[in-house]
Amino acid sequence: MLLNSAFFERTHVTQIAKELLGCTLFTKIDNQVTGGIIVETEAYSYKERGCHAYNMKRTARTQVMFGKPGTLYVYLCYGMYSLVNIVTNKEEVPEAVLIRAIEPTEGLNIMQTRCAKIKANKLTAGPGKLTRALGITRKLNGIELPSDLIWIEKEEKIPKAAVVSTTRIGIDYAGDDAQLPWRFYLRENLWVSKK
DNA sequence: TAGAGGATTGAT
DNA sequence: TCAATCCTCTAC
Repeated sequence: MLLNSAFFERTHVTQIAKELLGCTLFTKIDNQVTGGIIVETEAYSYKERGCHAYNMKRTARTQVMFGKPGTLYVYLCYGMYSLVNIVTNKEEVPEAVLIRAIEPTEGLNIMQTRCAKIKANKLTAGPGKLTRALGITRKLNGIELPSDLIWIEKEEKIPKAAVVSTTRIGIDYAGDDAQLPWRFYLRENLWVSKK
């Protein structure tokens, strides 16, 4: 089943982040299809300081987070890495799920070409790496799922026991909100990024 | 308009 | 442990 705006329009961003685990993310960039199973996500909400749109902060960058559910929010981090989020909740409610890692299943050779320097067994284990492997750039910022360029297929439900919740990574500046257990990953999966 | 800093990563 | 690297936001 193809995930559409109805899936992302629900109000609990953490629930959506958990349900995305086990789904398969595909891209078709330069007419080349690549994809993999989502194994790690993080949830972000305007209610907490880890979020770019904290306290409904609307800027040129965060504008897309106020858009329709299922919209892609791609931004540049540390001047080098594109990170990909999917906007959730209703329009005008800025919440999103960050995709942090996938387990490659489709177009492995294409991904390796895109990331010549990275070891094959760590190709997509990290938010900056998976976007490079899948060919995701800020050109995709603002497009809606599903699209011809990027889409997500829902697979069988992951058992609760296989999902681990921990604190999110790299948001020490968020104070108490950094302690929220809003990072989710599949237990014992080799492709989960390291802290 | 200048300056500081960041949802990362790979090399040292 | 640190540099790469540049966009975004804030303060002036």
